[in-house]
Amino acid sequence: MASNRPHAAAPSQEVALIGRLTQQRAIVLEALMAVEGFVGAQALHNRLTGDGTPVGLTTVYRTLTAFAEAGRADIVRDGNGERLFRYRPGPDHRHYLLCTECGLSRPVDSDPVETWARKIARTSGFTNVRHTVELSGICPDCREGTAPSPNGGRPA
Amino acid sequence: MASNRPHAAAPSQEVALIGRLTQQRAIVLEALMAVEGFVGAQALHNRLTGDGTPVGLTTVYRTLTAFAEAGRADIVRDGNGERLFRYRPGPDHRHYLLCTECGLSRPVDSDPVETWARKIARTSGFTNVRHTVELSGICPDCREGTAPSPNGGRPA
DNA sequence: GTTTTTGCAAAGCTTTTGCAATCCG
DNA sequence: CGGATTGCAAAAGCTTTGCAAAAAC
Repeated sequence: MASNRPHAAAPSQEVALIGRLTQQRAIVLEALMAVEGFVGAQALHNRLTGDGTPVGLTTVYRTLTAFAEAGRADIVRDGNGERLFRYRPGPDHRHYLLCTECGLSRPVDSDPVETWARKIARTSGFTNVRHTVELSGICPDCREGTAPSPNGGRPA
Repeated sequence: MASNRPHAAAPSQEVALIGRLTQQRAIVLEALMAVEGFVGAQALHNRLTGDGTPVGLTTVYRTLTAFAEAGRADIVRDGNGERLFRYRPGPDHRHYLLCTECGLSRPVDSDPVETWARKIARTSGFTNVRHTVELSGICPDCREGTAPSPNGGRPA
């Protein structure tokens, strides 16, 4: 539904950022870029295996971690302790509103948070201040028909 | 060093919220309340064992989870996939600035974020919108003498 | 006395590491 | 060629579950 982004051409340059240009890394990064929003390493691995381009799970983990460390991907933790990765197009980052039912993610305007975080960083005396902001909820689609309430209906 | 809060009296009422009033649950909740900020289940278990009030790790997990489900505790994930729990005194919550070196946590003014999150919740079409905001950095103490830069010195 | 709760041991999960074979440059 | 990279298998870490003994009501 919401994931028909024309995935960019083979990201050779991006791959080069983390070491040698290998087929596997290109595959992993391409798959990452093709996904809108966040994906788990295992989900990505499954997708690749299904696509007929099997890449070792270890390699997927290593590649994604390397990209994150190179500043080309963001990481969040989902509710089960799984790490989700998202390709980061530019130097600045966005924040997303994640649907806890279907995993749909939608970017939100996060300027106020950025400003707030910068102010905290300035006035706190702390250095290297980083922030993680995660919004989650149930998207309109899931609310209506698709999923009754696998959550148990707990209020906020 | 920074955790000398006069821990509240035995929280019988709170315990009752999640089932039978048992010694172990009282111990766990009391320990949770005595901590300022977030604690991991294992850390709490260690502390209790050291205090001479050994409680099974399983029980700590179950009790904390139950409290969280009863809405009396908040949960965040730290960078290693560990779940950290914090007793929630009231219906509203605070956000903290965590030192990545020593674990010190300091509450920060989070009104702007709350306002922002509420606005997103209103305008997004999502329901049950929750937010997680985590600020981390290196506190002044750690910056000066204790730890040179175990982080590797990566900028924000 | 009955039902919940406890706690040990074992399993479950995601993620990381060791190491020989392989591929890139 | 030489060194980085791959991938399988095994390990690591945190959390959950099964089940008999113990405690609460």
